[in-house]
Amino acid sequence: MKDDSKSLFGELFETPRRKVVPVLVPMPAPTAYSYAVPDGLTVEPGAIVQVPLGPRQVIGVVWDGGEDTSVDPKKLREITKVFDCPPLDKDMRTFLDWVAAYTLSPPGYVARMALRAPAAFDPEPMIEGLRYAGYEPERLTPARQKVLEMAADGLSWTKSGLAHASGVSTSVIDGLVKQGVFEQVFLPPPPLVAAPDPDYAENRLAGPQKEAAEEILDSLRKGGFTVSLIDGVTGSGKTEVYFEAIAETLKQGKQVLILLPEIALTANFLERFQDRFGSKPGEWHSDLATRTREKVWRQVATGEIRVVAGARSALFLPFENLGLIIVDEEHDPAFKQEDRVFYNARDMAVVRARIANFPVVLVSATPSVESQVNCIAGRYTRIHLPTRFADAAMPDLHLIDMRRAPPERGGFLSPILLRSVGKAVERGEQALLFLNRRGYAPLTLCRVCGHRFQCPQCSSWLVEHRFRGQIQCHQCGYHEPTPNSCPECGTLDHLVACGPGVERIAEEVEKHFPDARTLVLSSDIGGVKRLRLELEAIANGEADIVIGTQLVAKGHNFPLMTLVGIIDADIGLSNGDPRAAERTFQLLSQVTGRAGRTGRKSLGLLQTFQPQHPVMQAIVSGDAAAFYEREITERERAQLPPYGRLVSIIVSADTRAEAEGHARGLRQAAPHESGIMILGPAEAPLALIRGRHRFRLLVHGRRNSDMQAFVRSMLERGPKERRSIQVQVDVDPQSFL
DNA sequence: GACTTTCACTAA
DNA sequence: TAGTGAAAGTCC
Repeated sequence: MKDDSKSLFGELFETPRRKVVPVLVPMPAPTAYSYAVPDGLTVEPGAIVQVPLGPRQVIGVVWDGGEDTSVDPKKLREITKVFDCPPLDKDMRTFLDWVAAYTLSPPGYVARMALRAPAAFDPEPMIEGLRYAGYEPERLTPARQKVLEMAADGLSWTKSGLAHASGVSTSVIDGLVKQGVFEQVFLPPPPLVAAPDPDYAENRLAGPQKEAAEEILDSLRKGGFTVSLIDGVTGSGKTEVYFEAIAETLKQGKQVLILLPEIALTANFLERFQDRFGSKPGEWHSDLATRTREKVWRQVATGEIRVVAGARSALFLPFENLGLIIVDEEHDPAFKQEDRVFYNARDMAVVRARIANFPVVLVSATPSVESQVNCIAGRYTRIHLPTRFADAAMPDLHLIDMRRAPPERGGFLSPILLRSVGKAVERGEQALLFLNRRGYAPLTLCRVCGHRFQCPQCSSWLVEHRFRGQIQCHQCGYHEPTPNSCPECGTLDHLVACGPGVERIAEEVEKHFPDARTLVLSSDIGGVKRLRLELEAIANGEADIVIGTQLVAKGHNFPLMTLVGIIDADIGLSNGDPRAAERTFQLLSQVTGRAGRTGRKSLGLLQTFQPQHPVMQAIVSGDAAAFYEREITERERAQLPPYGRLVSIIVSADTRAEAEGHARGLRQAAPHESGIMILGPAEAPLALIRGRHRFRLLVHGRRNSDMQAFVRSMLERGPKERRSIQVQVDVDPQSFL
């Protein structure tokens, strides 16, 4: 509107009103920052831009909302660049805002998780190509003849591709280009993966698998948001069932995301996918090469990649048209990020689906208690697969009461277990011994003065690793060469290893079975490549006795394995974690499920000091339902909030006294809350240990709002206190359903 | 006194 | 988060 009374002076000197937009920048500010839009540029919400921030240029996203008038116009700086890249759509922006609010994280951090591909925002450069221009060369040599025949169809070729296909060297082609026989064209970069074909392989589902698939397909065809939990023992055909859901979604022209806990170990999964769909899905995980990561990001955004299999961070990819998320192994703690933005990808997947209105499928042989509760409450639909596919029998499970059948002095293997291992080896079958403890011994002490080796950084025990000749801290990664004298009293050669680790079990096994081929599988020995080779070797029968930690629990098939021995089934039952029983139940179920896929008779033996413990009873009886029911009531009795409404906040502190101070503050700020636990160094997430916070406070609350109020009030205090607080909002399905 | 490490603060 | 400057700690 024109103001006629405005003076000439005013017209000349009043700064013209610039357009101002909010931009989320990658730093912990509570709101978006305002930036001026340079003349001639247009930006819309979701656009990815480069902006000046202090002394540097950063990448940000134009956000929703009007101009923030509280910012001094003199402070405004201009957007430097708008990237030629699909903007984040409205659903994605709503999702990122939701995650930021729910996890009490700065929105800029959350947005940054969606922009983890530095150079992906400019289009991929075109590839130089050649096309037959229709002219004859001056001299037609045999080599030139071959090239012309190959290119006669008028399609575009890359120089090296054409040379290779015609069996000539590239210089022949250079000659032809010089004469103008070929013209230069620019080709779009090739897709990373071929499009999956939903009809590539016919599904051969039958019985309960077929019914389960039909149920999910029904909800897919109806459209809209639903959460299904596919729950069935190892080998019951869960993957085949959700592959049908993927096929249906692809037929609808939408993209699919498959979240997996640890993508690095899933070559096996990618192959199965390829067998069903004719091509591999796009992969997304932290150790992708930068270049590949950028390509995947961009091709997901443009819709070229139809299916992504990825780790938790894949949830923040900017899909063009996402229509289904599968969360495989939904109970797995690897879905939880405990660093910067604390989130559980399984729950945030449900939120993303809710916002964009499409289905989610959670999958697990041993579902989390939260998901069980959500099924009982009717929020999730349970799809149960009761039997093993193709008649593979479950192993026969027994407990070994270690008080009645103790190992010989200095050993850890019960005579009962040793006998069974011997028999399996004699029959030419494989045995798996599982102990969830890396290294040789979890504790080293001096026999003379009683000194215990402790980590100087975080005060947990240092674990001896004999293969490497080191003692290591499993919390923060500190390590030093194994000493041979006590640092306290100086006595030489009187250090003694206490308790077993897999390396020590291997020693014991080799003593009893010197002729058997023994192999130790542990995450600290060799990289992913070596592990893959070893798993293959085991599958080919190149080992008789395998001794392994956690990682043997993850979906690898050992077809020759007919005996599984659990060395210390009680590990983890008493570590202060409110989920200890649940975790142990899940881990032991997964490990014992490794045996018995051959159709042969197989056996599982669990060494325990607590044979009456509900976890042990549930494992041997196979009655998972009873275990969950009991676990839910147990937690309620322990004054933990009803599950499915767990909220936890971590306040970390350097000393126990400091932690107790925070606990007092919390009780005042949120009197409705129930359980507050102070956990020692071993229970704190790695990220906190790295920041040298040695204790953490785990709060289980009933009301998200109270917890949020408390955390906000703490964050408003000084920087020192702010740094001692990390917030982890765990599970609260009521907020997103 | 030169150099390194730690800490608090700021960015539109 | 990443860059900065001031303050505190370390070394010869």
